[in-house]
Amino acid sequence: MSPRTKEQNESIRTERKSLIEEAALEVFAEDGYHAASISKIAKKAGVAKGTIYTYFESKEQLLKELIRDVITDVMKRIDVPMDKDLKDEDVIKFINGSLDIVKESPQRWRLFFEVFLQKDVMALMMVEMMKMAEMFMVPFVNYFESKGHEDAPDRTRYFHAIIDGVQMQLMMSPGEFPLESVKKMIIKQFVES
Amino acid sequence: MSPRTKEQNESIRTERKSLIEEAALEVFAEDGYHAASISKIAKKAGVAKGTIYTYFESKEQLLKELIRDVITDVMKRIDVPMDKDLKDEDVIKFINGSLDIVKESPQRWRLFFEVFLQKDVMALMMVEMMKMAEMFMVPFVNYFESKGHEDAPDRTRYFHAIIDGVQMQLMMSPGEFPLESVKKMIIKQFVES
Amino acid sequence: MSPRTKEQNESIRTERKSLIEEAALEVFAEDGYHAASISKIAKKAGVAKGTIYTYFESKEQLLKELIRDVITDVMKRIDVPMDKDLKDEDVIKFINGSLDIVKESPQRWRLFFEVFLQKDVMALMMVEMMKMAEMFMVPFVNYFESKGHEDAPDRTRYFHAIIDGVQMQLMMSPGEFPLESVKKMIIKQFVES
Amino acid sequence: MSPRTKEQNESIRTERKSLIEEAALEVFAEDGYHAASISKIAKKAGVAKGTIYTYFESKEQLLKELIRDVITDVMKRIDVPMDKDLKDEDVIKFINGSLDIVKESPQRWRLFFEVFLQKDVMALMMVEMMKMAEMFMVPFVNYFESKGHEDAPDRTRYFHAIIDGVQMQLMMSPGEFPLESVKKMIIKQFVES
DNA sequence: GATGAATGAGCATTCATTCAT
DNA sequence: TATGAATGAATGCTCATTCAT
Repeated sequence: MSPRTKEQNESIRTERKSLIEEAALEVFAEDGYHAASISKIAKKAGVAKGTIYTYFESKEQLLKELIRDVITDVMKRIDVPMDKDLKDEDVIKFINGSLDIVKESPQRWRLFFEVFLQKDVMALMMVEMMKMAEMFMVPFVNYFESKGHEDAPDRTRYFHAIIDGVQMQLMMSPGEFPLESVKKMIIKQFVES
Repeated sequence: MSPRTKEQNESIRTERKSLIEEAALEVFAEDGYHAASISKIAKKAGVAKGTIYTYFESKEQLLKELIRDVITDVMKRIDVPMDKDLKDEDVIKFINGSLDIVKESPQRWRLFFEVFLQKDVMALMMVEMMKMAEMFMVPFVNYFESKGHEDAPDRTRYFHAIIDGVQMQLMMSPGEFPLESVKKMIIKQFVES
Repeated sequence: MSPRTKEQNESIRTERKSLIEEAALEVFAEDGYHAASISKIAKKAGVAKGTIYTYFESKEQLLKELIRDVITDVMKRIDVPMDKDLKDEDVIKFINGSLDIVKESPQRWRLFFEVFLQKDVMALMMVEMMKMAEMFMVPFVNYFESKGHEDAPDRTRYFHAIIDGVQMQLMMSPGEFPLESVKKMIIKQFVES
Repeated sequence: MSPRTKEQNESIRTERKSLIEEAALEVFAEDGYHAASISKIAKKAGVAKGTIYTYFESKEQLLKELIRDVITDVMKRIDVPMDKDLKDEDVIKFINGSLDIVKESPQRWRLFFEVFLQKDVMALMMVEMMKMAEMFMVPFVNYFESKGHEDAPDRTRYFHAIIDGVQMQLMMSPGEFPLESVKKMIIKQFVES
C-alpha cells in the first residue's frame, strides 16, 4: 500500500478533530464542564482516550476551542455589519439570528452560559468574551442615538439584557417559549419606535 | 463539670451552621457546584472537613439548603401577594425586589443560575423550582389580562424573560449595569401601558 | 439533695458499663468489629458517644472486655473440672454446655468466631485464647487415653474439631440444626465407646 | 509506533489481574474484608491504587470475584458427581478434597469463612452460597439413606458440621492438625459403617 | 461523671494526563 | 498516529477519639 499523502493525512486529522469536538460539545453541554469526563467524550467519539490528547492539549484547551467555535458560529450566523451604521433590517436580523440560534441548539448555549457563570472557566475566555461584548455594544448605542433616544447607552444595555433573558428562557424550555410572538414584541419596542 | 445546656448547644450549632453556609455560598458561587470542594469550604469557614458533616448530610444537602435559603429570601423580599389580584404597585414592588436582591448579593444568584443550568444539580431542586416558577406565572397572566392585553400569556413570558436577562446582567457586572434607568423602562413598558 | 454515696456511684457505674457492653455486643455481632461504630453502640445504649470513653479506653479495649466476658461465661457454663481427671459425665456436660451456649446466643458466638478469624483482632486476645485452648486439650487427651485409645491426642483434636463444627452450624442456622440428635451422636462416638 | 495488539493487551491484563487478586486475597484474609484497604492491596501488588480500578469495579466486586474463584476451585477440586448417587469412593474423595484444599491454602478459606460470618459481606454472595450449600446436602442424605441409616438428614448435617470443624482447625493451624489421622476417623465413621 | 461538637487521619473511588508500545 | 494501561492527586465522606463545658 502506498503511504498516505499529506493531504489525506491532513483531512483525516481534520475529520477526527471534528468528531471529537462534536462529542465533547454534547458531553460538556449535558454534564457541564467539570462533571464531563474525557473518558465519556472519547467513548462518544469512538476514539481512545489518548487520542484526544493528540488533538487537544488538555480538557481546558478543548473547551476553549469549542467556545471559540460557538462564538465564530454566532458571528457568522448573526452576520450584522458591526463596523458601519446599523439599519433597522440589521437589528431585526440580529434579533432573529441571536434567538433562532439558541432555539436550534440549546445544548450549545447551555455550555456557553455555564462558561459565563464560572470564574475559572470564564478566565480562560475573558479576552474573546470582552471583544465580543464590546462589538455588540457600540453599534447599538449609535443605532439608538440615531433613533433619537437620549438614553441610548442604557437602552442598549436593556436591549441586550432582554436578548440574554429570552435566550435563557429558550435554553431552558426551547419547546414552550413563544419565540415568534416575543420577537415581534422586541422588534416593536426597539425597532419600530 | 456539667455538660453544656441544650440552649448553649443550639446556639453554637446555629452560629456554626451559618458560618459554614456563608463559606459554602462563596465557594459554590465562585467555583460552581462541581468544582467546589468540601475541603475548600472548610478552610474558608475555618473548620475541619469533618465538621461540615456535623451540620450537613452531604455536599448535595448543603447545596439544597443554600438554594432553599435563597428561595425563601426571594419570597420574603419580593413579598407580593400571589394569591390575589396584582395591583400596579405590586408589580412595581416585584420588579424592584427581584432586581435589587440580585444587585445586593450577586454571589447567591450566580449559584442560583448555575443550578438552573446543570441537569444533575437541577434535578435536586426540581420540585422547589417548579413551584416557584408557577407561582410567578399565573398572577401575571391575570394582571396583563386585566390590563386588556390579548397576548397576556406570551407577554408574561416576555416579562419574566426580561427580568431574567436583567438579573443575569446584574449578576455578571453588578457595578456597571444602569439598574435604576432600566427599572424605569420596564415599569413604563409593563405597568404604565 | 445529698450527694450520692460511694456505693451508689459504684452501682451506677456498674450498671452503665453493663448497658454499654450489652449494646456493644449486639452491634459488634451484627456488623462485625470493624464495621461497628461507636456511634451506633452509644445510640443503642442510650448514652452519649463520649460516655463510652469514660468506661472503656478504646473500641479495642471494649472488644477485649467483651471477649473476656464471653470466655468467662463459657467457663462458668461448661464448669468441667479441668484440673482433675474427667469422668464420662463431665464430658457429657462439656458437650451439652459448649453447644447449648451457642444455641442460646448465636450472636455472641458470631463475634467470637470473627475474632478467631482476624489476625489483628486475634492478636489482642492471643494470650487468653491460648490459655483456653490448652485448658481444653490436656484433660481430654488424658480422658481418651484412660478409655484405651492409642491415638488420644489426635482423637482429642478430632473431638474439638467436631465441637467447633457443630458450634459453627448452630451459629449460622440456630433454628434448623438438629442439635439434640447430633449431641447423641457425639456422645455415642466419644463417650460410649 | 503501532499500539499494542489486542493479544498483548489481553495477556498484560490477565497477568496484572492475577497479581492484584493474589495480593487482595492475602490482605483480605489477613485483615478481613472491612479492615483491608485498597491502598494496602495496591502496595502489596506493587501497583498504583488507581490500577486496581482498571481491573475491578469496586472493592466489593474484587471480593466477589475472589469468592467466586474459591467456589469454582472447590467444585473443580472436589469433583464429586452431585447429580447421581454417591458411591463410597465419591464420599472419600469428597472428604479428602474438601480438607486437602483447606490445608493447601488456608488464606483463601479464612476469607471464605469471614464471608460466612458477616451479614453485609454475606449478602453479596448469598445466591452462590445457597446453591452450593444445597448441592452438598441432598446427595449425602441419599447416600446415608442407602446405607440404611434412619436418621440420614441429621447424619448429613452432622457430617457436614464435622467437615466444617476440621476445615476450621486446618485454617487456624494448618501445620499442627493431624489431618491424615482425622481423615481416617471420618471415613471409618461415615463410610465404613 | 456526661455530653456532643470538633477533629483529622484514613477510606474508596474518580479522572486528567502520561507513555510504552 | 493511536492505543489504553498506569498513575496519583484530589474528592466526598466516615469515624474513633478528644476535650471544653
